[in-house]
Amino acid sequence: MSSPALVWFRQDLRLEDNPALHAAAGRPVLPVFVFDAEAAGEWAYGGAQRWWLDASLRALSDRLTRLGATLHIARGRAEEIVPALAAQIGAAEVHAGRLTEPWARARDERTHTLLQAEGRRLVLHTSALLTEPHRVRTKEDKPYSVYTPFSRALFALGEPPAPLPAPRHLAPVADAPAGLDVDKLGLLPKPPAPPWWSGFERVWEPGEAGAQRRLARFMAKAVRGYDGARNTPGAEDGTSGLSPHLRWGEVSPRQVWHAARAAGVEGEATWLKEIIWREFSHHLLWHRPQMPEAPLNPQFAQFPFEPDARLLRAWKAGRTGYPIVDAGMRQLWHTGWMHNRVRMIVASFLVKHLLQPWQAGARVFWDRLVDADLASNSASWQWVAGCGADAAPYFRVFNPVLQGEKFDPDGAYVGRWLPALAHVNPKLVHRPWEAATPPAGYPAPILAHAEGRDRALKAYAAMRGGAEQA
DNA sequence: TGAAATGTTGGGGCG
DNA sequence: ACGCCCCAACATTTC
Repeated sequence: MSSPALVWFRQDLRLEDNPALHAAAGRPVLPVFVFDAEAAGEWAYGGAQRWWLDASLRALSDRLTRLGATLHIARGRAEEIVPALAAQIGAAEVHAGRLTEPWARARDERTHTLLQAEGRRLVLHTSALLTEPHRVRTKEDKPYSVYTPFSRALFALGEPPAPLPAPRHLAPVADAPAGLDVDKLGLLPKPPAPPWWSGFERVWEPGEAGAQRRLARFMAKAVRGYDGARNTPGAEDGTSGLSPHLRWGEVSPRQVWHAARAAGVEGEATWLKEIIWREFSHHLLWHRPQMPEAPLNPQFAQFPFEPDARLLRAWKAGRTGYPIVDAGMRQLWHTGWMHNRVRMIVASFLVKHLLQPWQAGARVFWDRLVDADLASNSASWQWVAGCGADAAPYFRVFNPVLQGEKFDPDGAYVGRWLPALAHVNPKLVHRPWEAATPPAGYPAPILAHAEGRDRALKAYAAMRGGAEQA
C-alpha cells in the first residue's frame, strides 16, 4: 500500500474538479478541515460566512463519508495542526488548493516550512481560479492593472482544462485520528430570537449538490437572458446566484466556464466576463496584498472622508430614506446576499453621499455577505470608491432615485424588502417623499441627493488640490 | 457598469 | 411667407 496523503480543505469544499483531492486519491486519504480564525486576523470569517461554512462542512462531510473517508475537523492554528496530523498518519504530502489572501499565503509558507523540516511538503494546486495570478503577465512582464487587457490575456491562454471527475472511492487512513463534530466548532453564535440568519435557508442550499442545482437551473434558462436581466434586481433568476458557491469552492470556475461554453447562448459571454472580474480581483490581491486596507491609487489616501457613526448606522440599518439603498441593505440582512447592481448603488451612496470610508462599507459586507471574498470585496469597494485599479471615475455619482427608476421601474424590488413601500404608486416609489401623503413608517431622506453629490465632488476636488500642492 | 449642465438642431405654433 | 419663440430630442462637455 502506498503512503497516505492528507488533503487540506480550505475554500474548495467540493469533490468534483478538486485537483488536491484528485492528486491524493488512489492512496489512503485523510481529508482535513481546520477552523483557524486566528491566522486571518481581522479578516477572520464574518457572521454570514460562518452560517454558510457550518452548513457546507456538513454537506462535505456527508459526501466524503459516502466515498469512504471521514472528514477530520479541527479548531485552532492550522499551521501546527496540519503538520502534526501529517506526521501522525505518516503522510509525505499535504495537498491543498492555492489561496490568494495575504494571511493565507503567509500561513502556507510557514506550514510548508514546518512540513519540510520533517521531510514532508505542502503541494498547492490551481483550484479556485482559472489560472494562477502569477501566471498572467503583461508584455512588460508586469501584473495587470486594467481589466480589459487582463481578460484578453486570460482568453489568450485558451480554454481552461476540463474539470476533473470526483474520485469514485476513497481509501481511509488506518487508525485515522478522530476530529471534532461540526457542532463542536460553534460556528453559529447563540441565536437571538429569531436569529438574523433565519431567512437564509429559504434562499440558499450550501454544499456541492446545491451548487450543481443552481448551476443547472441557471444554464437551463437564465443565462440566455443574462445580458439584460442581470441588472433587474426585482426579477427572479436574473443572476446566477452562484457567488457563494464559488466563494466556498463548492463549484469551480472551470466547471462554470465549461458549463457556459456548452450552453453556447447569447448571455454566455457577459456572464464569463463576470467570472473574469473575479479572476481579476484575485490577480490584484495577489500582486497588491495591501488592497483590503489601502487605496490602490495612493492619491486617495488623502481623501477627506468624514467618518460618522450615526450615518454608518443608518446605512447599515437600511434607514437612509432612499428606497433602492434601503431595500438593498434589507436584502443583505435577511438573505446574506445583495443583487450586484444594488451593491454598486449602496456602496456609491455610502462612499460619496455619506462620505464614509469605503473600508467601513467593506467591513459591513464582510460580516453580512455569505459570498464575502477578500479579493472581490476589496477590489469592488475600491472600484466604486474610484481609488481602485481600472476604477469607475470618482465623479460618476449614482443618483439613487434615477438608478431605482431605471432598474426597478415597477418598484417590485423595493416593495419586497420595504413593506412600508409595497403599495406606493410605482411612479413615486423611488421618491416617496414627493407623495401627497408620504408612506408611514418610512424615513425621510437622510440628506438631499443634490447636496450629497455636490459635497462628494467638492471632497474629490479638495483631494486633488491637496495632492497637487504636495 | 452616470448624471447634470450646456450646446445644437429642427419642427411647429403663432403673430 | 417669414421670423420668432418654445421646447423636445439629441449631442457634447463637465464634474
